[in-house]
Amino acid sequence: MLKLTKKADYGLMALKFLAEHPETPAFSAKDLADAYGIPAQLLAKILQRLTKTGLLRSHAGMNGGYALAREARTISAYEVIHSIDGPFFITSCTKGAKSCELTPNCTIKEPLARVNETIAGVLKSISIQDLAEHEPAAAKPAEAHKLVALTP
Amino acid sequence: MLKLTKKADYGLMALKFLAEHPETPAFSAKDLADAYGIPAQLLAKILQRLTKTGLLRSHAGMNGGYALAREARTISAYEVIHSIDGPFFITSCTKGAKSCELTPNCTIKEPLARVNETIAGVLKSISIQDLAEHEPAAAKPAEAHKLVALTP
DNA sequence: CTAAACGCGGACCTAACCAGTCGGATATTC
DNA sequence: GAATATCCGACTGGTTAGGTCCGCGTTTAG
Ligand code: SF4
Ligand code: SF4
Repeated sequence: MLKLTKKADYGLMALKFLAEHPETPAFSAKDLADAYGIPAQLLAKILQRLTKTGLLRSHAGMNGGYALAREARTISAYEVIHSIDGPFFITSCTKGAKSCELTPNCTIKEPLARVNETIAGVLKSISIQDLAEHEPAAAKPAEAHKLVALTP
Repeated sequence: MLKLTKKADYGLMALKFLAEHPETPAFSAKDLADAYGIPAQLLAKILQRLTKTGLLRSHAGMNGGYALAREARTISAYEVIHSIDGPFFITSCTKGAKSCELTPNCTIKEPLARVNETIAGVLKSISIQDLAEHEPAAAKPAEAHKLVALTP
């Protein structure tokens, strides 16, 4: 539950790798896959999705491959996840096609939607560049309460 | 992906309901299930889990049922989710039993662990009481960047 | 005392979903 | 035109989430 799909995971890895090598014009799907041991064909499809949503630029033919379409700093983790796995919803009531049938009576829906927004905000605040640079450091979850405006 | 399980969802609903009726000594699983249209037996098992982890107190026999073991204010959404679905991990590398085999090479693991911590923090900052009171209001995702200490 | 109402907990089944694969088509370079 | 590439839909196998069943222990009303 609440797990990121591996596809999104792989996508982030690939984008990070590209961000770390800005001078190289392009990497093929196989290059990227081999760099981490990811199944090549799977990664290929992920990169295609990212291309279609405008995060990557692709070039077929020899010496072709993928490159970032925008600055690493301007690509957020949220965009990557959204591109690969579709819209981001923490609950099953997506309000679109097949939401859970107790949506009308549900009293918990709105608060959770708020939480959903919050998490999305966190994801949006993280750029590929952030992933590429800096080594680990202690997180600061102490300020977490500032984020949630449940009692405005 | 990144979806809350319905079990956790149901658990939160039930706890919220209990928080809204502090005067009533106990509600049976069936009462709670009927109140929302949740499958009774399923809810029952969820409540049992919550009891085992100390969030609820149960009482068998006629007029038995469940009641909050602690103040609604002191029960966080994180505890509920953790009780029902087990430890909270956004990635597949749980570092416990069967993590994904590219954990050693993975360069994205630590940053994501940080994100995981952040989200957990958000969840911890939300209490059952928060869910029970207050009607919807606009979230404030503008301050989201304050939370993520990727560049300390 | 006994039966109804309740919690407890494992086994089980099913549909959905995710990870990964295959096959073929198209585009680009050499 | 051969070698590399991206592109794209269809397919399969494994895992998990959601839900059910059934039998057991406990409490209390009558
Ligand atoms: S409606 Fe309520 S129960 Fe159904 S998914 Fe949304 S939050 Fe969960
Ligand atoms: S190790 Fe890297 S790839 Fe494997 S799950 Fe953790 S983050 Fe995702």
